[in-house]
Amino acid sequence: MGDTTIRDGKAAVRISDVARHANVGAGTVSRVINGSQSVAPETRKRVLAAVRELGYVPNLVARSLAANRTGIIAAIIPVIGYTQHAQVIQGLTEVLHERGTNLMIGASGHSPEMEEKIVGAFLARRPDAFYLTGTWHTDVTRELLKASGLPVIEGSNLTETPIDMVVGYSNFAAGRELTRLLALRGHRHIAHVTTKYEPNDRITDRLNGYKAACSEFPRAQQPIVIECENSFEGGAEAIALALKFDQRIDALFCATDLMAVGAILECQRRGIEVPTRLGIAGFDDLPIASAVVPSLTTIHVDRVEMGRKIAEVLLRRVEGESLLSHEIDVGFEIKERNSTFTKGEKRRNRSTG
Amino acid sequence: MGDTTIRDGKAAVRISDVARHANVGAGTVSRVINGSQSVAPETRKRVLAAVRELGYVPNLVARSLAANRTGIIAAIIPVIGYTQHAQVIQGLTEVLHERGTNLMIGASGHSPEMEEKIVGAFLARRPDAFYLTGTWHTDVTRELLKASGLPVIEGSNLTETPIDMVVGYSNFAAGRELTRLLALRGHRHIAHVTTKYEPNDRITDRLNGYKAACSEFPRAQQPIVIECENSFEGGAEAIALALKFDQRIDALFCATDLMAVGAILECQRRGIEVPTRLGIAGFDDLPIASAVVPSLTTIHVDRVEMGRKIAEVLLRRVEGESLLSHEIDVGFEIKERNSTFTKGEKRRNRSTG
DNA sequence: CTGTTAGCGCATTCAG
DNA sequence: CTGAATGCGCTAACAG
Repeated sequence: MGDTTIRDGKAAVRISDVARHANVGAGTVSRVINGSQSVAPETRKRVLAAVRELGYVPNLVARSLAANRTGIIAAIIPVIGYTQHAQVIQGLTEVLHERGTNLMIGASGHSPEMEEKIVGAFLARRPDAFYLTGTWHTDVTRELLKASGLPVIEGSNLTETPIDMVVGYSNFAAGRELTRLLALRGHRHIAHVTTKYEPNDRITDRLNGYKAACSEFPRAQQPIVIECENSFEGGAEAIALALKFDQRIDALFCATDLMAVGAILECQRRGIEVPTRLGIAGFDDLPIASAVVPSLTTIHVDRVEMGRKIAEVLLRRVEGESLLSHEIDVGFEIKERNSTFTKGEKRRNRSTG
Repeated sequence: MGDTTIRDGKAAVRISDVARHANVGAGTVSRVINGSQSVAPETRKRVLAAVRELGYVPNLVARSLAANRTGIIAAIIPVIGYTQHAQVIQGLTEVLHERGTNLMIGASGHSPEMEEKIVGAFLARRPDAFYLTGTWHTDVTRELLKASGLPVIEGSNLTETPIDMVVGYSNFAAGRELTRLLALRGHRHIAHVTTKYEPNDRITDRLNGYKAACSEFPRAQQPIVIECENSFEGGAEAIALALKFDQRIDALFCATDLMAVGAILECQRRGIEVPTRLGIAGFDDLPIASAVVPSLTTIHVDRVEMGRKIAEVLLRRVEGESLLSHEIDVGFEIKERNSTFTKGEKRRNRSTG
């Protein structure tokens, strides 16, 4: 039989079936499917009817091959289970789906080498564009992507030297501003809690922002950097390390909300008053940040919106529009809440060790 | 020129280029690429060398069309930003990537109608298998999927009537067991906090499990059901509603950790002692569940592992293995922690009013 | 073991 | 405006 089969025996109706049924050529069917204008209203109606009657669904694999364009966008994030990155993907899918484009996703596990492998594997599937998290990639990754000529967006940070485009915000500026704010509100010995187990540009830039702020204080503070695991447990550990290191520390700026919330909860267990004895700030504005007691001062970025914007730009590029700018800064916002001294509040004498 | 182009001018090397370079036929190159055994070691070496020299990367779109198999698996979850579902996807991608298969993902936003649309769109891309969240789908979705003949796994719950297969655990049993445990430990007036804004089978089964347990108590308790938004804020609201409804309520079984943690934090704000005045239990075992003070009694399921298992089964089915069972129960585990009365603890008189 | 041939289902010429 | 022809890059079947 001439019947094509899907997998194991289900007959799939092809464009030629529709054409025969509507008494037109395959090309004509293709034209109405793809909304080409040059087709008589009468013919269009006949074709559409045939499509409906036969339940025709275009085979996008075949279309992809013929049109040299898949309608698939590839995205690589560190871990799918992390809220921040998942939110970007959520925004991406929302607009992609509206536009008939689909998303292929991979998780690099914070490893540039793994990312490189995934990029290679994805390229073989000929996506129309790429989204990568962050700005740190292997040379091979950069080469592969540049050679492909595809639109590429690196997200969640900014950089002077993007592969193609970058859409994000300055983690450096955010780290610096938040540190400045803590100082302005009266915190005097501010330590930074970072993580080395998931090395990436965002974390590093936040650290550098903190250091930059330290160096500009009237009586320049020596940066105090504590390294922990990026988790609630890590944040709890940071409390122990900080107090052991220097009793004068009166604020912790944690590079992630995960650690910051862990720190707040540890203070609760230990009976350490936040923010009076110890101020705590985070980064990401996870849902738990505003729910925890006391609520957490942190950096907010609308990541779903960022994902939507990334999709918009990527789609426009795929449509052939030339890029206007290599960088889109979506900005960040400091959410000043109760875990740090806030406006009008005075710094009380803390009880000495 | 005969050169094929990727997008805009980048020459892509094809299988025929490799064939010519290695002095063999295209078919032979295809055989070595796909690991067919019937090829002389010497020829294989020549082909591999040519592949390397030319930097050949197979075009998987073309392969998909010719082989009638894409190496793509489609997954649909309610919201990508929710940790529980994202974890399943994480497990899925991990094993898929090892096996050269990729993942296409969509978010239904808890809407069966949206899910139906996505299923339709995905089918046009000819994935080799489907993963769906939960067991509630529109009739059209079920029809489409059955007609496709593709392996389909519904996850995160169990059902008697799967489209094809189901891999998950019994939300009903988990809800019932947890309620039983609360009663066993001395909680007497247990209310259930559910959510109606994201109607789904998992939430409903948890509620039914709760009701089932209530009806078996010595002096059968009338179920008390509180409806809130599925969020930290919703959990906080549940506290207010519960206390207003009946002061005798001494335990809240929340259908999600999100609400349970929100409830615990609200108790902290109101100075309500947990678990002595009010026991609180959740469901999902989010990372925050073990970090919050007091730590949350909840239901744990290893979702990353579940995702891996789903991938394994799906791949095996795609390889042609026939399915042995329509159901895989991955089980659940009660994590009894400090937010409820625990073993050996006695119920104290609670302060009235 | 290996070269050749014939599609996979569609978009896109190119004539008419 | 429309039908027929051509090929996207690859796999699979079939001879050799």
